[in-house]
Formats: sequence, C-alpha cells, structure tokens
Amino acid sequence: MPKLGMEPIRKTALVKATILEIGRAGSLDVTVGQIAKRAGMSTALAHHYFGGKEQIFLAAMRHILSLYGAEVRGALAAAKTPEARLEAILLASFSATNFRREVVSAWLNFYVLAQTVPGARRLLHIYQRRLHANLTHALRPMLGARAAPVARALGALIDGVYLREALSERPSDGRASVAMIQAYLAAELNREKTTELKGAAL
Amino acid sequence: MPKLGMEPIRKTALVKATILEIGRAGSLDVTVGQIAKRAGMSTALAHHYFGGKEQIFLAAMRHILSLYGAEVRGALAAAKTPEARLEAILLASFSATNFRREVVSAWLNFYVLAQTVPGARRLLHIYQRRLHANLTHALRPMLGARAAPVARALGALIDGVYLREALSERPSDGRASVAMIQAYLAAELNREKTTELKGAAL
DNA sequence: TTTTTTGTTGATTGACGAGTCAATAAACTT
DNA sequence: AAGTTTATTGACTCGTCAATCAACAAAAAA
Repeated sequence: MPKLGMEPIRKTALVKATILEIGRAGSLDVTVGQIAKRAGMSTALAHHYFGGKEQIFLAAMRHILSLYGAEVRGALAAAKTPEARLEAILLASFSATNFRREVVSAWLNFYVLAQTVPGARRLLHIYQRRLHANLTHALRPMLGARAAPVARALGALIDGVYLREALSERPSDGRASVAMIQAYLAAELNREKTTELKGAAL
Repeated sequence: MPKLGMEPIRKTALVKATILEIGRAGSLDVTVGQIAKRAGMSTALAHHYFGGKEQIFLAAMRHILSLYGAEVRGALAAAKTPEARLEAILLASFSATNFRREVVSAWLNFYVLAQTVPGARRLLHIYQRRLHANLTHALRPMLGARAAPVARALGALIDGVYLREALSERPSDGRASVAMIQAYLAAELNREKTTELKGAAL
C-alpha cells in the first residue's frame, strides 16, 4: 500500500520514537528494532530512511534542539524590555517540557555523544552559541560591555542548574531555578549601582 | 601460580582499566573483555571479582569520586582563611586531573548512569552534598545565613562551568574558570557592602 | 503498457558480548 | 597427606543486534 510522500512522515515518526526510547532506556542503549517498532515499521525501513543508527541519533538531537529553540523564540517574541527578555529565556529553559524524562535523557546523552561524534559536538556548540547570543543581547542594555562575560557565566549557570534539577530526587518545577538565577543576576546588576553609590558617598 | 591476596590488586587494576577504557570509548560502550584485557587478565576473572559489569562501573565511579575528594581535602588542609578555603575548592575542582579525557568521560557517563542506576544516583548525591557542605562552610564567615543559598548556586555554577569547559573545542586550563567563578562571588560579597553603603547613605 | 521510482518487509548474515562452568594449580589448613 | 580455599582461564552458551538483500506492491512516468 505504498502511498507516496512517506519519507518525511516516517522520518519524524522515527525521530520521535527515538527520543521516547532514549527516555525509556535512560541511555543510547537502544536498538534500531525498538525504535522502529515504536514508530510502527520494520527495522529495514528505518535503515532505509536514515542509513544507520548514528544518523537517527543526530536527527533526534537536532529535533530536541529545534524544539528548545522554538520555545525560546516564542517566549522572546512577547518580551519587550531587557528584563522580560531574560526572564523569557529562563522560563523557556526551565519549562516543564525540558524536564520530561525523554528530554532530560536526550540532553545528558547528547553531552556524552558530543565527546566523540563531531556532528553532535557541532550541534551542542550551536546551542551554546545561540544561548550566549540571546543572553548577551538581553544583558547589553543593562550591563554594556560587561554583558558578554556575564552572559558566559549565566549560560554555564543555566546548564549547571538544569543538570542538578534534572538529576535531583524530587524535581521541583522550574520556578525555583529561575528565581535562583535571577538572584544571581540581581547581584551582578547591584554592582553597577554600588559603583554609583560609592561615587555618591565620597 | 596463585599468589594469595590478589583480590585487591586485581580489583584496582580493573577499576583503573575501566576508567581508561571509558575514556577511550567516550561512553559506557565498553566490553568486559576490553577492560579485562587492559587490566591483564581474563574476562572470567573480572566477573569472578566483580560479579558483573554494572558493579565494575560503580566501583569506577567510586574511585573517581574518591580521587576528587582526596584532591579537595588536600587543598583544603593548607587553607586557613575562608577565602583560601573557597579558592582551594575551586582549584581542586578545575585541576588538570579533572580535565583528562578519561575523567571527563567518566563524569559525563556517570550523569547518564545516575538517571537509572540507584547506586550511581546515590554516589552523585554524595558528591553534591559534600561539595555543598564544603562551600557552605567556607562561605558562612563571609555571608552568614545567606551562605547556604549562595553555596547552592555556586555548586551548580561549578558543574556548569566544568561541563562547558570539558566539552569546549580548545580547553583552557582551569584558571579562567576559577577566575570566572570568583568574579561571581565578588558580586555576591558586594551585596553585603551595598547594604551597608545604602544604610550609610540614608 | 512497460518501465521506473518509491515504499515496505521477512529473512538472513555475520559479528559480538555477558555471564557460566569445568578444569587446573598453587597455597594454606588440619 | 588429604582436604579446603583462592586464583585463574579456555571454551562455551545463549542471546542480541546492526546492516543487507531479495522480493513484493503500488504509483508515476514513458
């Protein structure tokens, strides 16, 4: 019963199934058979469309990344002030989506993959650069030249907080994480004011 | 030629070989055969002493953790002021040791393992709690009651910076990381002063 | 209508790997 | 000396899995 134009349908089905299976296994120890079964087709077809396991994983990584990117863009679109922009990035980064089992698993395993698979490493750097650009853009009006270094620290802080939250025994929703990071930012902003105050005090 | 008392020798040889193999593979996709071969024995012996692959991995994780713990304790012993204590923790956390291929691989894969293997998760939480305790202890004299929340953020920041540094294309030595984190701390300490200044300004 | 392209799978290949076991041997105990 | 514990391995079992292939079916092109 071959209907034509199946390729994109099959491919997205495989990508989604891959992410779900990675979540179920908690690792990349997932067989093409399991993926294909969940996607409702034979293993041969999975190989037909993707050519191999690694390419399926890379496609899954791209998918996760593009989901996150869309979430950030969506939140960012509605934000007008720099503060709102920052909050939008944080809320998108710590949304419930990103704490779903499969998504956490995908991210952790992508870090592992990024060590050895050049394609995976490239994707990870794309994510990091995009985050850095978004943060710098939001911080510039508040911090001027100091925006870039603060954005670098902030990016690392986001990753670190996510890592801990994702692996904590009782994961709270992301609000506590967002608040914690905003507190850090408050300290950084405070610096500017301190300089002014010191000037006024003299 | 069975000399007695081989058990501890064989076990540590296996643990070290495991870590090296994980570094070589970049993942836990490592066979007992490879580990045993590198450790200079048969696979049967590896199974004899550890009972299974998972227990070998857990022993390796324990080993990495104890190495890190020793490094921190060593650095901490020589530190007398709170500031020195903090710097000791940072220097130990970003020492060259922790950026060796095998060590990075081990950490990344242990994060993955911690999702599904209870023993691994427990070990990870031991690490996190110990780090938090060390940080809180060092921060208390400077920050008083605010030591705990700042220590939580600082712990996450350390993990996040390590993650990025470990996966960056040209890894610098840890000095830049340490400096970045100290800058964050400076902002936090600044807060206290700001409060005082504000009081004085009124 | 023949041919080509696209979709699809069951069956197979070829390889690898975790864990077990029986057997061998040295050292220690009684 | 006989028996027990510890060390050690080669060979084997049983299972899995990625990748390939031949073959079938339907739609589109010629």
